[in-house]
Amino acid sequence: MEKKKIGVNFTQLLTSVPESGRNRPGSDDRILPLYQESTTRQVRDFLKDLNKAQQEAVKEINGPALIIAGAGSGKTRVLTYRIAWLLDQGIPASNILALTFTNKAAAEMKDRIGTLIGYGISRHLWMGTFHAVFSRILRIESEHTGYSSNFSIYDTQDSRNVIKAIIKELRLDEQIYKPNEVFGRISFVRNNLVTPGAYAANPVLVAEDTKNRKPRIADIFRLYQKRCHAADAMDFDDLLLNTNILFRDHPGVLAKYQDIFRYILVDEYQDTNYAQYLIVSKLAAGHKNLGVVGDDAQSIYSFRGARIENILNFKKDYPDYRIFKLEQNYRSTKTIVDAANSLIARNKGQIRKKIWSANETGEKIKVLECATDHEEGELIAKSIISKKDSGNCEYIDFAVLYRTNAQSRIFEEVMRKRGIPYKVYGSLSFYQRKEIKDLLAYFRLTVNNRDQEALYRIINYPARGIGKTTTDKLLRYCNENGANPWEVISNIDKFSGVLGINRGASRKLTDFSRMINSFSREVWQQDAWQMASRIASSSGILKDLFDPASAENISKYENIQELLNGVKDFTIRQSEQGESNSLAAYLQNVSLLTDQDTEKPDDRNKVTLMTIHSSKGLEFKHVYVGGLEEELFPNIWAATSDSELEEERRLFYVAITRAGLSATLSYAQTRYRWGVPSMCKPSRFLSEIDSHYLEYPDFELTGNRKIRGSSPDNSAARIKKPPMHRGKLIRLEQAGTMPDPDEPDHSGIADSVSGHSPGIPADSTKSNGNQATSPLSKLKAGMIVEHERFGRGEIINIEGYHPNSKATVHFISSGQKQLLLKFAKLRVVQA
DNA sequence: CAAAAGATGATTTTT
DNA sequence: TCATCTTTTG
Repeated sequence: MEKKKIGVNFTQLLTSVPESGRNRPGSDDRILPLYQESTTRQVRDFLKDLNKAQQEAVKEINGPALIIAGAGSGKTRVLTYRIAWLLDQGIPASNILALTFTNKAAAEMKDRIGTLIGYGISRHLWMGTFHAVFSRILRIESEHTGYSSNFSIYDTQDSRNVIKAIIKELRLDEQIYKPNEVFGRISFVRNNLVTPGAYAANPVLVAEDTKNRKPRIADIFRLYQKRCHAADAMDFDDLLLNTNILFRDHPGVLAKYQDIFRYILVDEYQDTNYAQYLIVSKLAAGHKNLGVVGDDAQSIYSFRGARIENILNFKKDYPDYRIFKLEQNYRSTKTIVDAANSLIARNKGQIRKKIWSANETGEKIKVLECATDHEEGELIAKSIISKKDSGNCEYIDFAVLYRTNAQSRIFEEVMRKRGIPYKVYGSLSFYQRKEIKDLLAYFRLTVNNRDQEALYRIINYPARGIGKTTTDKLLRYCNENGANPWEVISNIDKFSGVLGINRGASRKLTDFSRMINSFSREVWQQDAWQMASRIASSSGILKDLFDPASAENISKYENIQELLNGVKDFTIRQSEQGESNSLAAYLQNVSLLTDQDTEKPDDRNKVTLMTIHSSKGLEFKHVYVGGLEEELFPNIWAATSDSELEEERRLFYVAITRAGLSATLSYAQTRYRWGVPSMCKPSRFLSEIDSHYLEYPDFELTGNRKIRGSSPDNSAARIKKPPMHRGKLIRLEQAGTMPDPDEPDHSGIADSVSGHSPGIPADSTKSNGNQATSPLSKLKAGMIVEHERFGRGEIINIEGYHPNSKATVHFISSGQKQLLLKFAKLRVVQA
């Protein structure tokens, strides 16, 4: 560490660059010789800081190696030093492949290695997530893949939209073919390397679908794949599937990468799915220097295809393997480690290991028994405050973990009330926000005109009068005739006849295509930042968010700004490193990013609220685990099989082992689930921990104990509320009491919704519209008008023909709006 | 077109 | 409860 600082200062003195030398590889390169010399010493020195098992795991670089890294055993350190060691042995960085599961893990490791060995070198490592590394390879090898090198990456939402559209087109019942479910199934089989053809030919899969009365999933799958391909787009699963296909069908390409990757490291090996497993196997067949790191006790992602067997069967795959067990836990007290051991011992089929701690014994694990979910929050908040007041820790040392995201709400409430700063993880990701996705869709369409989802998303945003009818006609035609929508839009004059769209719509489509095409023409001449800022303004997105300055829009505007700042950073960084700074390069980078990768500085020193799943790999001095109740944790869905129950148990194991000094568990006797209070039993997991390590503190609760049901406002309102029109029972009841002759099919509903409808003439709404018609034709741009809800405003523009003429009005209070005149009751205030 | 009302469905999550 | 999607309404 010291050495590094000296290096940085040295650089600064030499070049008088004001910024820190970190992340500036340019300056690193200049002092490279000095760096390398000090590096060698550093790595050797640091080996002293590793225990024996860690040292061996770092130094044994040849042949297959299985590194079992127990919780808190210094896994990242070992991985980092193993790579540093490899480099120290003279292995070129470009011959090392290191695969992780999250960008965050990759970035962290890159940073640590960069610090150790110099960014100028670490930059050449093939290090990143499976998806990032192999999408790069798929782009390089595009001539063999059937996709271009600028293929789009569909995120989950895009995929689901495609599936949904297909289900609609096939006129299938969305109640039976739930898009989410269908996508889940398609995703699952692809992670097991099943292509559409293989799917239809597989009697087991087909029989399953028939049994589930969804026989057409095979068709949906085939169409989905076809459509993605037509859009030159891959989704996350495709990245892995197509890599496998590439390696299967092109032995030469495989051989090339086998040769390049002389050393392969895989982090979190217990979380690899079959597709990932096979890629690794194929590549490692070359030099056979494969080091995998993981912990079978922390495998918690089987629900998304992870195969714990991959790590359990490593010895079968590589009989000449060596195993290294990192069993000393540096993180937690003896009590926590032992308690966790006593719990996980109940799982079968583990790799034998004995995690131990040399730390102090520490306090027992507390179990809070709470009357309600609300009280649980209160008690935890109080405990946090008292622990913090007793000194020695900050808010950042605390984490509240839970099984489901829904549990976060109460914790948030309580923290807010007590003024405890907190940060919730796992809420809507930055990149999922509408405004961000919109702008990114412009980028995507600019780079890849065939990207249908991007097109669909922005064809009428900001509103440019290309309505649903036009879009539907366009897409139906394209899907039925296998045409490329972009070709059609760009040459709309040729197609408007067959599409059956009018001249106005054609003109608008042409304008739109001209705009995007003008972006596309320059996308390889200009850098990402120039393109992005131009697109943001010419597309009208910035204007759309700027004008009515509502709180919502302001925040959206800021988000766009933040994204643009990100583009700028990217452009500068890439230029410095002499790599492509095009918008396409930016997209390739950003499509695989998530929220977790962009931590804001003001998130520091806050209590962490997150699901146990997302806490993996992290550590906190004080950990609270809420909701230890049957049906919640273990979750009711997981109770059906032993293997699922074991995974829940591993999840609990992960939760406990996040804690350094103290762990507190809690459960409530009553919990609101989906708005309904329900009785809860304490989780079986509580009794699975050796009771020797547990403590049930006696709280003075009488004063606080507020049973939710007894609070007047809540329960009263709940009881008085009429039953919802949900389910058959209610329908039948109402139909019985009040049959409606007009609508025999679902008369009860119709009646209860519009109770007094019989008294009002059927054409009442129409006549209302007609009344507004008379002054309507007199409305002109420039007039000051008044609207029922929006108040006064000025007419900016009127377009379209009666009765569908549309006005753009700038209201004083709420900004610019577009209104359909036949509905908007505008009163002329001033001509 | 855009806001309000109604209906509906609902683990865990990364890429 | 709550977010999201669809339908209704002006």
